[in-house]
Amino acid sequence: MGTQYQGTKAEIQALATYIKLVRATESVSNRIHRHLATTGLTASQFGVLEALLHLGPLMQRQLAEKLLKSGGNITMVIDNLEKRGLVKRDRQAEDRRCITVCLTPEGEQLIQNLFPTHVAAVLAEMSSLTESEQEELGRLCRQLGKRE
Amino acid sequence: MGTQYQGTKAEIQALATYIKLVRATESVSNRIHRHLATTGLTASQFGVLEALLHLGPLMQRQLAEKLLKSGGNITMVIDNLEKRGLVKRDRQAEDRRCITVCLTPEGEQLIQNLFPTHVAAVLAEMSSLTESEQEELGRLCRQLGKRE
DNA sequence: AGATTTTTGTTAGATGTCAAACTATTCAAT
DNA sequence: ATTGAATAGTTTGACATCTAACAAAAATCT
Repeated sequence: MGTQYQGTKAEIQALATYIKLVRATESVSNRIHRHLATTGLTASQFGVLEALLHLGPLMQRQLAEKLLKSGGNITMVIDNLEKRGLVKRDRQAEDRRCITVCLTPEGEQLIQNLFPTHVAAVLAEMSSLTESEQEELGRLCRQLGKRE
Repeated sequence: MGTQYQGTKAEIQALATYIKLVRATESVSNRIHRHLATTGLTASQFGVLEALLHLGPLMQRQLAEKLLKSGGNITMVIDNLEKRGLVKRDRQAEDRRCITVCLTPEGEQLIQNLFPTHVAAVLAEMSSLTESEQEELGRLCRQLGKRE
């Protein structure tokens, strides 16, 4: 059994490109995050810590936007980071709806130590491409992501 | 607060390209799968049905490989598809460890109806790029995914 | 044949993820 | 000022996802 899809040339091209894009991104991301396993951090938790390190304290809403995740999801990720003592929640006095999330000293220590390894992993992965190929890839991705 | 990362040019380039790749892939995938919401199917369930449609009945292990997911995960996705009566499990007589998953008539009907919409969505997304840009993107992705 | 290893699938426990319903608080408009 | 709309977080329920531990069956080895 198994039906082969009969489509136009443009459809077949689009499908093939899309599959390659998704596969490559998954493979690369998985390899880049592999080193996190030893730290007990998940990719999402790492993402939050990294954002806080480079952008400073943020509200949960802002974190959700940066990381393209839902608000409910961020609540849980922050919960788990807070349990481990890596971040702290601070309800704001000016607007009591808002909660600012910031790194604890332990959290900052951890992400500071981890980040260079992350950069090295990203560099290693992207080294499959030359500098100008990376630029071209970036350009194509920007083009793709545009609309909405 | 907020520390800016001081890295070499190559590191900064690699990080920027990686971010763009991940963001673009997420955006495009989310938009492509948006139409599934009306059907109550998840992206994973759609992936299984599509694989079964185009490749015919498969063992769970093969599905896990095709979709790059863990065996435990496939068990649950198939469970949920089976509850809805879209697929059927068949224990094999020759090798009683193996279970072959195949589409039920309802499942085949559904995926047959859905697939053209999916193709149209993929085509629409990829139309941000010209044909030769898509080829180039595919080439760069293949290059990236290589190692392991 | 009998013991060991490998393969296939399931289960358990933890985290992630979303959408939708809900609470609390602030803002806006009449 | 009271009401109504918008915003920030939380909770809930369902599904996804992984790893690790498990069970059953088959393959391999001695």
